Amino acid sequence: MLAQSPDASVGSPKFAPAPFAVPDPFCALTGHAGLVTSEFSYRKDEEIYGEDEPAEYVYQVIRGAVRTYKLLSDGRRQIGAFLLAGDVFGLESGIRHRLAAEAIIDTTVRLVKRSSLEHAAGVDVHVARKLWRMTAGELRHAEDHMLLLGRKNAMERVANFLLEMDRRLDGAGMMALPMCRRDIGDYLGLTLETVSRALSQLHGEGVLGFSGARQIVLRNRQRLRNMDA
Amino acid sequence: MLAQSPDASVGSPKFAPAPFAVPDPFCALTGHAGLVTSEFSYRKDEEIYGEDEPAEYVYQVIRGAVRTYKLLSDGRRQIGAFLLAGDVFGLESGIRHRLAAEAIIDTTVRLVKRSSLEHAAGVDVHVARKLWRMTAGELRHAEDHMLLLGRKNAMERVANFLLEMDRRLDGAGMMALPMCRRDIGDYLGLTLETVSRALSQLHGEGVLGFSGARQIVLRNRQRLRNMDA
DNA sequence: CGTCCATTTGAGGTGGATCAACCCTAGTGG
DNA sequence: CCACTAGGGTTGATCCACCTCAAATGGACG
Repeated sequence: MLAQSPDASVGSPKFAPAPFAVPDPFCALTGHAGLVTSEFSYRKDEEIYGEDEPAEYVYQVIRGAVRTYKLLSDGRRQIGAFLLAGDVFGLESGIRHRLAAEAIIDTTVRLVKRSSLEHAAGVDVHVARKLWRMTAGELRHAEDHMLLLGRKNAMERVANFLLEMDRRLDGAGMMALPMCRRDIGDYLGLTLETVSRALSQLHGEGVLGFSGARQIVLRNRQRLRNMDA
Repeated sequence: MLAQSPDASVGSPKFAPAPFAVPDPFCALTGHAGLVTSEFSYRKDEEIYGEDEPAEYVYQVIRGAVRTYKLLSDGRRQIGAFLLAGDVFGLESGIRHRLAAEAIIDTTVRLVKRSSLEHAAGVDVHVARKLWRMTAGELRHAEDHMLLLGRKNAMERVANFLLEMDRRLDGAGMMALPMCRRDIGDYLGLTLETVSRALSQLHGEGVLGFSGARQIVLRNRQRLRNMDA
């Protein structure tokens, strides 16, 4: 399903190494095991891999943003996660990807062969442990998200989303959301209209400020935390 | 939080070894590593461990059934999974349990210390791999369940639930559900009344038969599969 | 036989979905 | 530089699937 094979850039990366120091996820693995990694880029809305497609690579976002999702036959979509710079995705213990992945905006990823990671895990128990911990981290997020999807109302979901994004992509006041309202809705189990109304209400209450629909500054995090239930 | 310490039964199990051959989950671990396991029993509705409690043990259901769940401060509850005979639960890569666990009915579990599993994983890469695979299996279930909670309607959720239970606890025609309607609702993100109405409708359509509210026989699995979307 | 829950069923309310304009902004091309 | 356009976002009006509240029924167990 890949339009171009990631192999194309192995050994001759199309992009220079990321200029910033990536925290660890890959480094903890590749550093230890001396694995070969490469880089690859995807344009906005380009598919990275499809649901149930063989899991040949594991990915780390260098620049950009990615959504993973499942589809029902009639087009209903549930986004499982948003992946931002530094995040690892596509890691499977089984043979196939359980969710599809697409670039939300133009995105560059680092990638490593699943088979080489598997091999490293068989040799180095620290690698094996790291793989387990990463999957457990995804599970934790999924468990929290089940509570949100099954039992929280629209405002609680949106407040939770804002706090999650604030924690993950912010740093200095303003956050620049890479995803559209429909993506947010499909992540939160809501419609894009309901997301928009919730954001408008929060704006009206002074809890957040806009500079363009996707440039948001949180003015009262404690209020949001109280709303998150 | 345990009313009685599981240690009490180490070396002198209160219950004879299960008379049937348990497939593998524990055996794949304990057999390999020669770990010490013990048994313990819980009565209906008894807490096995609480949310955020230190994860001292890993459990396998011998007889009975268990629910894991998260609570919101106002009492709303999301059940993450039902565990039936043979199922492993309470396995964490981190230090604490992310969901609470309770016996749905009188239940006997086998248990092993988390620390000894950790140790075994550090020595035997096969154990490490097995732990990873088990967590990945839980993640897969959670991902499927997010789609259900975020995007499926009531009838689709109930149909999905029936097929899941049919697959997991049946064998010969009739299935005996251990959980009440409220539990099913809290698993599916619905109210108990909505669950009841969906089951009644399926009964009226001849898709399933009752012999008592919790004794259900599926008469048309294909129809259910079509309903599951 | 009576009590206690679990379950079913009914009636009515509501939060979020749906349908439909309208607006805003970024990008495009004249 | 500006008019035009397209896609994303907002807002309004209405609908309906599911929730809530209430009552009746049924089954298990003393």
